[in-house]
Amino acid sequence: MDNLQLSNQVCFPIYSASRLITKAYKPFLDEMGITYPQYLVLMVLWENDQLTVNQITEKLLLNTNTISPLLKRMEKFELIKRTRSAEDERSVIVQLTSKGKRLKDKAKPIPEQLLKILLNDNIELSEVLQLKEMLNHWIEILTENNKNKTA
Amino acid sequence: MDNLQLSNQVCFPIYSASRLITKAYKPFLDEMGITYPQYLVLMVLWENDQLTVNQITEKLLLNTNTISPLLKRMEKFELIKRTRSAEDERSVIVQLTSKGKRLKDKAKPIPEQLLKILLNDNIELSEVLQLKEMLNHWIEILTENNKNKTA
DNA sequence: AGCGATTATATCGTACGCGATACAAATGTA
DNA sequence: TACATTTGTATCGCGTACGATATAATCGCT
Repeated sequence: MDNLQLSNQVCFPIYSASRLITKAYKPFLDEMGITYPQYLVLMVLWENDQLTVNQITEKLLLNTNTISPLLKRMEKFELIKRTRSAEDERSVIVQLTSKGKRLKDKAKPIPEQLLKILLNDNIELSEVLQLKEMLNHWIEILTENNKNKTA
Repeated sequence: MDNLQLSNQVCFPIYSASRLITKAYKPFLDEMGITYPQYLVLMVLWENDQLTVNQITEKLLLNTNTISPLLKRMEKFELIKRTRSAEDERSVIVQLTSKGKRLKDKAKPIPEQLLKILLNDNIELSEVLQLKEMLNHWIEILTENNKNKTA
């Protein structure tokens, strides 16, 4: 078997699926005026009243050089506000504005609608959950692999 | 269950895994002086002597507005050459240069090394293959879903 | 043959991702 | 208490992604 044949790659399907999923989200997120990465930030803030920039990067597995400008855009759209922490002047605390909080209601039906796209076409819910478990295992390994490199 | 909790999302693991995999490739691709998307283009050209821009977009599920500038960069690095088709002046034929062809040898060990990162940490090969099948199914559905939107 | 519709590619603008770097605040240590 | 080190964010530069738009070549139909 030719390892360098595209059809034999596992990574390419992940790469493609990721882009296609973001695209599937788009019509829903467009209505809210946000992008997929911004949606992720909102999700972690709907779960947590306030987070530092660092805490957000840890939850989303992104770096500050991605998150910082992203948060600035979100602040401009008045979805969040950023404040320097009083205890540690280095930290920036991120909180939702009322506009950001209100978006949660609008976002509620999204996960179900995305699932419907997949489930309607004979994909079993169990399969979806299995996929999630497998990928989470991969992420763990790849995150570890990444740490080893920088250490 | 709260559908808007990050941990309950399936799409987030795909998004994260995709980025982490690209990062895992980086040290290998850096040695060749290319990026992951450029590596994908090389792969389809190692399989096919010549392809039009359109044929590449179909194989990689990317649009011309991504591929066009990408190919231009690859041409500047002398990995490929682009020629207008004689039969159809609209089409651009993409072919590997000798430098592009030579890179195939250097790339040969990459898939195995990537797999090793995953398999070393008690992921079964069967699991990898299963994941691939599942994602290909998803990609089919999501591609279809996308077509319906533009139609 | 003439001409509107389609097709193949390219360009523009915006938003990520990320390696490298910068910088101020906090921490550790002699 | 000085001062090197670490930590938390931000900035820069480059390379994707992608919606919208542009343009030339070809096709289809009369």
